[in-house]
Amino acid sequence: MITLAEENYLKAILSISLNFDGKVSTNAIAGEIGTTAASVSDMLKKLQDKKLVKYKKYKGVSLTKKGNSFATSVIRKHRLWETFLVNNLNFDWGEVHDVAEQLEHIKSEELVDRLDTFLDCPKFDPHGEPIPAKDGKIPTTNTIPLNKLSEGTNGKVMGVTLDEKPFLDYLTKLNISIGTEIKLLEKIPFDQSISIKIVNTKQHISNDVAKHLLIKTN
Amino acid sequence: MITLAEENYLKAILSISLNFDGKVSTNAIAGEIGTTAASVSDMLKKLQDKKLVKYKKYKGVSLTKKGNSFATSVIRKHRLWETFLVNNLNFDWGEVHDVAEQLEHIKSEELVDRLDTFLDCPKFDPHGEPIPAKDGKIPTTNTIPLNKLSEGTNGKVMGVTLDEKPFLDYLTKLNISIGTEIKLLEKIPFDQSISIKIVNTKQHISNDVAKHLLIKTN
DNA sequence: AAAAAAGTTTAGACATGTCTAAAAATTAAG
DNA sequence: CTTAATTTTTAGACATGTCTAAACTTTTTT
Repeated sequence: MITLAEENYLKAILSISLNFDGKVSTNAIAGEIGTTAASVSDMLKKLQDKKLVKYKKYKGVSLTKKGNSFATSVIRKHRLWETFLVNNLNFDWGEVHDVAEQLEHIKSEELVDRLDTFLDCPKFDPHGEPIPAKDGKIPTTNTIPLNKLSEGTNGKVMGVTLDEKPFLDYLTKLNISIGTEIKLLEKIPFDQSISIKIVNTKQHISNDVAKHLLIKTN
Repeated sequence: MITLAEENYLKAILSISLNFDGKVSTNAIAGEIGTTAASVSDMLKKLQDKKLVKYKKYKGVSLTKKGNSFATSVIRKHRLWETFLVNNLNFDWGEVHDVAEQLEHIKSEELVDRLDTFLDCPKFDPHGEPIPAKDGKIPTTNTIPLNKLSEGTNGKVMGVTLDEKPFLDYLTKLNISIGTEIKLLEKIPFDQSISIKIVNTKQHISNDVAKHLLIKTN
């Protein structure tokens, strides 16, 4: 049986793997989960014993096939629940993360299958993040982070890669949501901040914001 | 903060209180939860410290106002989730208990409120059990267990008081569900078993089954 | 390549919740 | 009303998951 804490570690390892490649470091996991490196070390040994990760002391960790499958399943559940919360219970996209963090650990394959059907098998969650299918396949998009676009490019916001309320509230204030048309006007070399046009209004945003916006160019 | 284990103890104490009156015994709780009397003793001390129960060694336990309020809230959540699972995810009424046991511990008042609204503020769950309102008030019914009816009485099944798959599956096999019209034909003094008429078919059921069927007489 | 800094692991402790076995209190029986 | 049976509590142990402090690797700097 896999515990709640173990699921959270696997999910954290997968999240980090998706952004950086190579082995995942103890500190990175500690940062993601909000715990100490010592606790992570302890847990990695346990996950190793359960063949959920491949781990060499001081050398970082990676998921086994089995570990990857569990982690993917947790992310699938998280995103399906977020979809339910926003689509059916009228939660705002910034309010669903904490509740989904709890719901993702409910154990029932039947429940997930039926929820998926109920929601019409969505491919993306309310933040535009891909929802892994039952078989673990993750829908792909040909999107690029806004900060990688070149000046003058037009595109549409397809997703955000940060699920935190302050960030999402700020986007809402900027009138940015999934589907918003954006034109990149100017990139400032000094701080990598950028000017954009949204529905005929000029806005200026930092690189930290831009890098979390996934754009599909027209 | 109240933990998952504590919630389960409070719920168990409330369940037992509803069926028998007076103080609740350690053994009864152990039986309900499926643990040992020793574990119950330990936990009662902790619940006492948190002012969730009133407890005198060897003398049984009862819920404080605060404890009762938590326990009622857990039951509210359990029954709302069961309603969702049956009404919206097309689960059978015998399949929802275990999943609802997990869902009832999700912490978010907002979630419960919105789920309640989504379901149209149901007063009874798929088993006919009353769903406590947000303020803790429990809808009442003037129903009696089938085994307490007298011969010749007609009535309608309004609820069942046992949420276990083998029992519910058996009812389904007998063609009994919420709303079924039943006539009590004969009570056998020897074993308290009874003969009933359901949609013009005669059936014979044990007292153990009859006592868990709540009937509203015509 | 040695010293310093950064990252990681171990050791020991603690909190939660569980268990078994033994002791104590209560209730029932003769 | 004293013994026996039942119920309940305590004592001590264990598993999980966390933490701090100290020790140990690895990487970076000089």
